Amino acid sequence: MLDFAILGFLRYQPQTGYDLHQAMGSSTGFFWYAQLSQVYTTLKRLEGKGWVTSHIEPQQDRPDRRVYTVTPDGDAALDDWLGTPLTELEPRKELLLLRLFFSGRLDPATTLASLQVLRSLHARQQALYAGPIRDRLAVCFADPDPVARREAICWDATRDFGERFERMYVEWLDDTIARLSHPEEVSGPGIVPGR
Amino acid sequence: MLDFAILGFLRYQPQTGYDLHQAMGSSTGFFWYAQLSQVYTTLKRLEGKGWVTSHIEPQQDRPDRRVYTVTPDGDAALDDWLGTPLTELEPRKELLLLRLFFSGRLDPATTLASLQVLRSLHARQQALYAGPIRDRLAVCFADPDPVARREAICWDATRDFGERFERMYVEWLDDTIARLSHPEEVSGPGIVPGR
DNA sequence: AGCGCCATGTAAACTGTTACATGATTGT
DNA sequence: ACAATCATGTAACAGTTTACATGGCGCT
Repeated sequence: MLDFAILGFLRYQPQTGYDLHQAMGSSTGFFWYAQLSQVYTTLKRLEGKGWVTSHIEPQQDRPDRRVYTVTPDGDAALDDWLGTPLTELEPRKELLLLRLFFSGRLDPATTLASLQVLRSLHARQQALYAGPIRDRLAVCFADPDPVARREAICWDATRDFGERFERMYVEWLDDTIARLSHPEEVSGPGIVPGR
Repeated sequence: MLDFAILGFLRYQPQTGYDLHQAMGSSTGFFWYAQLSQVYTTLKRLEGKGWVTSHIEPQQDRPDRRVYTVTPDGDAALDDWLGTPLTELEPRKELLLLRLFFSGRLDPATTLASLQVLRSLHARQQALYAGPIRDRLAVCFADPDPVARREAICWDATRDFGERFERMYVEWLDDTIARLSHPEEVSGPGIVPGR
């Protein structure tokens, strides 16, 4: 999948592995991150497949840059991938849920402390999505070109997902912390009125 | 991480690889799934580490069962893992967001069709969490033992997360579909009143 | 003097998926 | 007759992380 992330970024403009890693770090990195080393090995693999080509740009006082460009084949491959709809839910991996699932026999104070830490992390992330990241994207909507506008909608939709996800996460943490703090109270799902 | 999922399940009772895979399929599978083949190879690795032991239970008319049991070392390793708090947000991989991010130049009808399909998938999943899965867990709250009750809270918290996540997902899809359906309207994040 | 940025990669280890291989029993 | 369930695993591959290795420039 990193293949397509890289193709997508290279379609905006030819770039080096380093550039790509930087670009990801401030955009798709929130939902698709890769180590720098993986970017380099993936670029080499993509070049082998004929989806990208590279050339060296010499520099003084800095290491030379190897700049990658998408080939027509790579372009077609990306369009093909984007055009194929997802027809199944992809499996998720949520480390915290795995821990929590097996934490019932632990001292509740241990679990609660862990959840409190996470709460602050997610709250901070939510604020990032709702504040600076949102502001940075807002300017993209100024472009009158309809394609640029649609692009802005897509970008902001991914940000919006992040914001909602983190808000949901914090609310869930608050409620879970409350449930674990008062285990003597009836807090099962079967007793909630209206069901 | 699968290591700890397996240890967790084996702590409830000694089981075979096949049993573990079944157990995961109806509980942790929603946030930590593994192929059957991976369960077998992981069990072998855990036995090498000395965290589990196995013995054969002969059966007539069925293949013999290799039943695994947690060793004291494995028990300690699981407690250790559960006791170490998470101090960073783990990176997420959200395939749909990656596609959507690069879908701005596509025909909007293609993107919309893809999102519509996903909407029905997530709505169905949400109904599962809110209905049958919730009901199945509700009985666990009947146990008067405080430890069993805390365990039930932890299990149900993971289900609750699933329910909220899917609800959030569907709401986000609805709003994103609406934004992409009317691209001529001003739908940027910078124009919403109150900000 | 030391840290961070720019810029390249390789190698080893680990994790996870897909395909292959076997075979009896039970239900439609 | 065919598919699903029970039950075991191996082998090849793909994807990802972590550690290693290099080196000049600019800032504090």
